[in-house]
Amino acid sequence: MPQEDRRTRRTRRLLRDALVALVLERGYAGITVEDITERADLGRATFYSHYTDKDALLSQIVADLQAELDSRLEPLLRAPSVGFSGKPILEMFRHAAEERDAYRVILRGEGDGRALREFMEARSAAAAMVFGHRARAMEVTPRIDIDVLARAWVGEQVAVLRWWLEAEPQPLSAEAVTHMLLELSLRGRYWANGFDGEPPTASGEGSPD
Amino acid sequence: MPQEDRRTRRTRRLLRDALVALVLERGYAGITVEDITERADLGRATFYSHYTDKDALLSQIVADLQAELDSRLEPLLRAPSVGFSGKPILEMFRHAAEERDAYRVILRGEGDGRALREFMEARSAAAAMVFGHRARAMEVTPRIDIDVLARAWVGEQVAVLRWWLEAEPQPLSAEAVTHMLLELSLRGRYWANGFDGEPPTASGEGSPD
DNA sequence: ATGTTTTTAAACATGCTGTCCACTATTAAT
DNA sequence: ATTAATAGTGGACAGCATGTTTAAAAACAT
Repeated sequence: MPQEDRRTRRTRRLLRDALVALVLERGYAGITVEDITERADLGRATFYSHYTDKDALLSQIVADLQAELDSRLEPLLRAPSVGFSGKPILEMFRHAAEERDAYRVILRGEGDGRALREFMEARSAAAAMVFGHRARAMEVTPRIDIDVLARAWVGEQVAVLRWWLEAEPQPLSAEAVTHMLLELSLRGRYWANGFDGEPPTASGEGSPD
Repeated sequence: MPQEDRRTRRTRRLLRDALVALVLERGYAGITVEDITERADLGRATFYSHYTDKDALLSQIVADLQAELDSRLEPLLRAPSVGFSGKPILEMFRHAAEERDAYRVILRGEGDGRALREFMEARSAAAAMVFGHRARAMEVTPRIDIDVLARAWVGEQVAVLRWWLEAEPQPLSAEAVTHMLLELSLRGRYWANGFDGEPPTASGEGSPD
């Protein structure tokens, strides 16, 4: 005894897939409700018996995806050395690869960036919490403002993830790219042994140029 | 002998300001051409004698801003130690502070993220060029893929810039926040003296969790 | 003062929206 | 297999935004 009618499940899935496919083809602003129902092979009236408008459908898609990602991440975020293992980022990249098209819609900023903003805000909040918790646990004042740190870390992930999802063909494995990301975030692009160029002149700032 | 009629200059500026203000209030999708002309106190027909539609106006705004930023950045990008001084990032943050509202519109992803994508793509291309040039000049193979590096660096900047521009009141000075950003990018959040938490267990990856 | 360019209101056809209706098809449960 | 409930459908509707065109008025440069 399924709680949901088989028809509604089918309809919602069809609408979801149609929206995602069409947005990738023509952009969110370029498609109408009728375009969606036509692609899904459904009557236009059916759309409105499930969602109030295009935005509501997109919101639902994003909410479902976030919930799925959160449930996948939840166990990983309880581990003691979060932020050093790279497991959560890897898990996010894997999830994104599985739901590639939906992620592309979100990361492109379709829907006037609302979905992307919400996505990044959720990730940033989680990151800030982890960073803050660790700082308190070790009784240490972080060198860098925690809000800046969290935004930067998430911005990095999201920008690289978008590039990675849009690249054709995938140039790097999820493992390789997340490893680079973690490596970069932990140690920076300048490394003591000079792998990535010369060091800044002094101990901090104020180089000649 | 001004090259442009005084009226067209005035009209374009009014339309530009009206669009930016309204987008911040109601979102790009939530405003009509008539809303814009009403706010600008102009006839609706006037709009169409300057731009084909809302998108064209937004594109123009973004193009103007990019051109202004590029001309400001150009001299800084010729300096030998670019990427270590932090001057270009600081200049970008200053420019953004001056044109705060327009930047907010872009960075929020209004217009289905097109403006933001173009902005980031332009910055990433510039960054990749600098990184690539330096790697070749020093005859060194960068530890991290240059495309990943460029996207990560730009993603970091943009995410923090957005947070900084939206924060009320401004919690950090442009100098302070860009210094953190550069610091973070060069040396990472983990630092040999353990400022930001424990080091990863081994020399690289593969921690217990 | 004059010829040029810009701004304007009004009217128009077109297309999308969101709602409603009566009707049909599918479903889950008996 | 029958049935009662629920979901899907096509059609019609008013409302609204779009983008174009017109002829007249206003602002402009010289």
